[in-house]
Amino acid sequence: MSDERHRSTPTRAELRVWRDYIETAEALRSRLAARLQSESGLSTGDYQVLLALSEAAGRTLRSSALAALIGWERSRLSHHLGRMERRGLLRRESCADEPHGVDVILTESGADAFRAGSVPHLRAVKELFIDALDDSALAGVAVATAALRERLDLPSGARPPLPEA
Amino acid sequence: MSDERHRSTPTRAELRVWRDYIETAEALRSRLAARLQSESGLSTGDYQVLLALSEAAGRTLRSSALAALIGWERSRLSHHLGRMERRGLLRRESCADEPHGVDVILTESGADAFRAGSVPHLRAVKELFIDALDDSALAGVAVATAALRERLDLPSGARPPLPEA
DNA sequence: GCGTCTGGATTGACGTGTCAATTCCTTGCC
DNA sequence: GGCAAGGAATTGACACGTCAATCCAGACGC
Repeated sequence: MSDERHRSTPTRAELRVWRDYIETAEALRSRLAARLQSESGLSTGDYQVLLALSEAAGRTLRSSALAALIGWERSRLSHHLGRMERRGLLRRESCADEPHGVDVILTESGADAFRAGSVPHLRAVKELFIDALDDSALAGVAVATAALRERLDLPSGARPPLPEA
Repeated sequence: MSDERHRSTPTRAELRVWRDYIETAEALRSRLAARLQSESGLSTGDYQVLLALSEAAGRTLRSSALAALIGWERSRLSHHLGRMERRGLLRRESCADEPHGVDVILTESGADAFRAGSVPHLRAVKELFIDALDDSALAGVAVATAALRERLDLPSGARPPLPEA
C-alpha cells in the first residue's frame, strides 16, 4: 500500500487523462472555429453574440443583458461589439429609458450572416462531437461534466432556451 | 417514431451536452491559466515551452523539434519565444550543425520559474479536475476522450514521457 | 447647488493566435 | 559559376482577451 490516494499532485495516469481531455477540447474548439470561419466568415464569438440577438425581442439587447446572457466580461464585449459594428453586423445606440444603457441591435446583414452560419455550424457539432460518441459515452460526458461544473461553481442544467453553440 | 436519429443537426438534449462540455473545458482552462499566472507569472504557453525544455537533453531543443513536441505552428512558436526571450526565460542561438536550425536554450531563470510553477500547477489540476471526478467518471472521460480523438485524428495514448499540463 | 459615490460602458496597453508574406541559407540542376 | 527550389525561421497585420484605468450620468448627503 502506498499513499497514492493522498498525494497532492496527480499520478501519471491521471495526468494522461487530464492532458488528453484538455487537448481534445481545445482541438474541437479550434476545428469548429476554423470551419465556422471559412464557411460563413464568423468567429465563435460573433456567433454567440448573433445567436443571443437573434432570439431577443426586437433583435435588441441592452449591452449589460447581453454580457450576462453569454457570460462575457464587459470589456471583452465592448471590444467585440466594436469590431462587429465596424463590419455592419449590428449597431449600438444609447437607450432612452435606462441611465447609461446601450442598446445593441442586430442589423439585417447580421441576421443574414447568422442564418447562413447556423445550420452548417450545428452540423459540424454533430459530426465532430455527437456522432463520435455512442449513447453511453455521451452519458458519461454528461455525468463527468456535471461533476466538474459543480466543482467550478458553474450553473448546471436548466438555463435559457437554446439552440446553441 | 420520428427521424430523430437521422437528422443532421443535434437535438436539444445533445446540444445541451455539447454546450456544457465545451463551456466547462473552457472554464477549466481559464481557471488554471489564471492560477498559474498569479502564482508564478507564467502563461500556460510559457509552461508548455518550459516543460519541454526542462526535460530536453542539455535543456536545449531545436526550434522545429520544440514545435513538433508541443504541437504548435511555427509562427506561433516564434512569436512566443520572442516574448519569452525578452523576459529572460530562455535564449536562442543559431546552431552550427543544422542549416537554418535555431537552438532554444533554457536559462537558469527560466528553469527557476518552471520549478516554482510546476507543483502548484499540478496541485491545481488535481483539485479542479481529478478530485472532482470519482473513478467511474474519470474512466468515462477517458473513454469519451478516446472516441473524440479518434474522430479528430489526434494521436491517442502512448506519447512521450510526462508530467504535463 | 456642490461634491462624492456608484454603476454602465469604453479605452489603452499588452499578451496571445493565425494567416500570409518574407528572409535566408542550402541543395541540386544546368 | 549561376539560379531556381525548398525548408527553417521570422515578420507584419490583424483578431481576440484581460487587466487596469477612465469617462460619464444619475443618486445621495449636506
